[in-house]
Amino acid sequence: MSQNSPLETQTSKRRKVVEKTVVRVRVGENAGKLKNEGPPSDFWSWRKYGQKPIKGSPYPRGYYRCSTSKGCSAKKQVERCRTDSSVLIVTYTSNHNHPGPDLHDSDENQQPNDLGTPPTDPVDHPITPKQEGTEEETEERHGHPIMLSADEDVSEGHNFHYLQSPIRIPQDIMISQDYDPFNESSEKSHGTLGIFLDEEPICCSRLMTFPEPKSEESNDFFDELEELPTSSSFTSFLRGSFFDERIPAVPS
DNA sequence: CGGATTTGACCCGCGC
DNA sequence: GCGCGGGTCAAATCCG
Repeated sequence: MSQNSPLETQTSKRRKVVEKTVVRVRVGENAGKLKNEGPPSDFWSWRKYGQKPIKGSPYPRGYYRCSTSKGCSAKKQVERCRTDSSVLIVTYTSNHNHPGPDLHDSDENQQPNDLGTPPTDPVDHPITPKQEGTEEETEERHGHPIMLSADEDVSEGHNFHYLQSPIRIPQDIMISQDYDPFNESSEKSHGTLGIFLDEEPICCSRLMTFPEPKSEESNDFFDELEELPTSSSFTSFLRGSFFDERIPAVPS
């Protein structure tokens, strides 16, 4: 593979339109000093594959890839807010094509579907992955056993967001609604973080569901969340002990 | 020994 | 067409 292989497809369009979800997590300073960024680990396993200093930001951005599944193309970028070192900005890209980190398999089987899981997901219909301009389906479309209908900005060519639900209780994560990313430089701020400006503090009225906890224990609170309508997911997360907000940022 | 993390270089896209 | 910046890959190193 040089630069022509289908494998490169995603690489070629890496800068194209890809579903992105921005999560702002406010963590105590400790999180940034004691444990670096302490990636708001949802319960997926992320492997860091790169880090780059970002222009205009005193903090570097870390690039993580989902290591839970070998064929998972889910990625996330973790950076610290330039104006608020206590705010962590996590950008999720792509989606997981596998169930959560099998807290314990043996129940279902949905392991990395790269083995033999029939791609014919039982629930492949709510929304059809219409990657119009996003043929990033090098992975041969996500063989998601269960998918979450995050948002349907189909006009952009979004698919579903197979995002995850942060299970672990954060230390100080909370919604920063009054947080203003920009206020010092009037530069082309949107150049890198335009996504922020685009979204309001708390407006995730539509999006996120949960990766169908096929487990039987961890879904204690999941269970209820999952029952809630997406519109109230926010509410549920507030009371469910959620903590981060996901904003489907549409690449303009 | 294996897996994860770190660091540097390279490549690609976008803006000027 | 050139330059800047962002993103990814690959090799080396460290930790468990």
